Amino acid sequence: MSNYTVLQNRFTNAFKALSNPNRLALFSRLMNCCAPGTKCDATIAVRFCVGDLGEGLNIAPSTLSHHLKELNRAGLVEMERKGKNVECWVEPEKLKALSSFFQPD
Amino acid sequence: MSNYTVLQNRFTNAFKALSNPNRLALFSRLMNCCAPGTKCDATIAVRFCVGDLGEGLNIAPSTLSHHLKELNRAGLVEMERKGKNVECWVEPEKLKALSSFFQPD
DNA sequence: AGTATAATTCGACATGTTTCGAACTATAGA
DNA sequence: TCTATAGTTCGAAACATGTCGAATTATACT
Repeated sequence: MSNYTVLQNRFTNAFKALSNPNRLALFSRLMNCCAPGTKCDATIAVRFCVGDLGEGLNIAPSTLSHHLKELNRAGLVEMERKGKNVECWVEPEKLKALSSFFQPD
Repeated sequence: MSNYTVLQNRFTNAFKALSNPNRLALFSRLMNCCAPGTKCDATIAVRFCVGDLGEGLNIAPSTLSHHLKELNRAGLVEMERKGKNVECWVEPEKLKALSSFFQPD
């Protein structure tokens, strides 16, 4: 992996983080969620706490925690403790960067 | 993985295919390559044969073949035999689909 | 037919990933 | 200070991936 540029490694790690169905589901929720029937505002990051994010995914809390940590390490998801909870969100800038990877110069 | 929709699985598989640095390099070449100093025409798919695509990557031919097969199975790269060679290319439509995954509705 | 070039398949081995439960830490509130 | 809730860390088991070399197939050319 050291034959590659920093940028190439960043994208490899980002896609690796999204290569697991549970992690992709978690990321999609953070990316797309807005109140039902409303338009998403792409300039604002929606926040979820860890527990709510894993709702309906049928994975153990330890697994959920592990996956979120992976998404965080890959730079895709931000995390911050707020009292008993840990809030997670996706920075809109990240989405732009990922989207533009697939748009050739 | 059968808890997920067809679309979710398609994206998971696409990102899995791009989660290895060698495969990402191969895909990037197909995606971005155009004659040096020229503007890429995003509506036209550039074609490479397998051997040329692996140039400089320092992997065995069998490994190269394996990775291209993975990219093909994930639906990211098209392949077609042309005489002794096998040509590879990326359909511009695929890039649009991947790019728009990261653009929330 | 025989040979050279391009690519694939196969089997093996080392390494990484996914998932869990049990034990642990952090915080808030009674 | 005790208890409940929210998350994390750790170790283990099952499974998947990346890589190679050797053998094989496909095609073109002599």
